Amino acid sequence: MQQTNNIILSLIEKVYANESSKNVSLKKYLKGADILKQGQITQHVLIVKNGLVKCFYSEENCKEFIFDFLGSGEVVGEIEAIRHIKCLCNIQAVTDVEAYSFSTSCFHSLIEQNREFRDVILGELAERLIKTSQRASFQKAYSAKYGLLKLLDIQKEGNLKLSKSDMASYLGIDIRSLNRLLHAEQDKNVRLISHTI
Amino acid sequence: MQQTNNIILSLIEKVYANESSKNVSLKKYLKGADILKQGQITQHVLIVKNGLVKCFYSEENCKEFIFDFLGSGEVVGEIEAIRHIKCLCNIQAVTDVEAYSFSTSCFHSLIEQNREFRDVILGELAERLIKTSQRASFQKAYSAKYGLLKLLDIQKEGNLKLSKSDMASYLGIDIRSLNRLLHAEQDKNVRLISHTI
DNA sequence: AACATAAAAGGACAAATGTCCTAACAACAT
DNA sequence: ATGTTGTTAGGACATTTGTCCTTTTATGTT
Repeated sequence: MQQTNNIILSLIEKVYANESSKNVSLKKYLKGADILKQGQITQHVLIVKNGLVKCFYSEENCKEFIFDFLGSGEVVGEIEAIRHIKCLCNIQAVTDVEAYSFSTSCFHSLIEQNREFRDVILGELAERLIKTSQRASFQKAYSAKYGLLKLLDIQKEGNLKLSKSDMASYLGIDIRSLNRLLHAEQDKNVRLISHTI
Repeated sequence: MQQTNNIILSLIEKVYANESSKNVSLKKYLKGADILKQGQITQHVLIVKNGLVKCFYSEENCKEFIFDFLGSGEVVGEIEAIRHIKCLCNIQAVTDVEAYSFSTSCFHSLIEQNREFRDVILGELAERLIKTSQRASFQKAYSAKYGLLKLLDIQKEGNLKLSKSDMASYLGIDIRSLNRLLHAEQDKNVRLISHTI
């Protein structure tokens, strides 16, 4: 889930300071705000300064699938910029969020002229591809129970609290199933505890 | 599934011709051959000249998940080169395959020096991320039936025949489930036909 | 031809997951 | 305080998917 990418953040902050916010601006979003909407044309690339955003598809059958949570130092809208396409998915602020914003043309010239920036973006794309494909594989190879355990770990570790609805969308299951699994886990813990007494 | 990326292919063929195979070599693999094995250290990046390869994870519970089929003009091992990591997954030849092979250091200097190559790789990564995340979402939002219909279309379109086992691994379901779904589809067609008589 | 081996098909049952509903509860505006 | 809305919880049932097994059908080999 959200890993802090300090390199890209300090890079963009350097640009922000140098160019005295001509090309780069700092935007703020309140918790729950829509940052990008699926299908919308966008002209900007964002780099999260702080806070957490969720990236999710809205499928035609009205189900949502969260395929990533992005945090400090992570990039949003770069795929759309690279491929010159409309927004693939929705981006929504899970907490209050600050993000550096710059135009796609600015993004392209950074890629062109700033070797470090380019390498970071390449690495970022590769990393995300790894995460995404590994998760897809895991979710298909194991029952939702194991996905839930992983998710609970991530939440504990990152000290982040997700709504039940978000958890279900991340796991790709129904809320009802999530509740059942949580219940089963709880039961198991109770049994463990009473066993140790 | 496999889309032909002519740009990168002609690019690498130019390099192959120019450098008289000093840095780039053309390798051949027979159908079924292991091209890369998960966890193995690799020093090469490959670009498929012709044929089809499958990329799949072997999970610890012995299940396999095919997350992509790559064809002519598509790149293999670039993520490992970018992130300097061991092979993420297995790559296996589905048909007989010819592929251009070059060292990771050669890959990096191409990225560095050849703008066109770099842009193509960036585009390739972005495109694959789109495919992967969209498929993950689709597979969770819809029952396997719809995934199967999509897969059948892809197969017809690409005129490619997959084994049942590969189809199941691609859909992330058991062979037994695949057979059931195929059966149901067949029944539906029979009903449709007898209805039109 | 005879055999070995792998791939495909499907029965029977168990487990996991989804759908539809209703109820309880908290948060919040009027 | 009251109504409204959104979130959480869970019962009951249907559907989907997995697991285990056996049988059949191809495929290749000696």
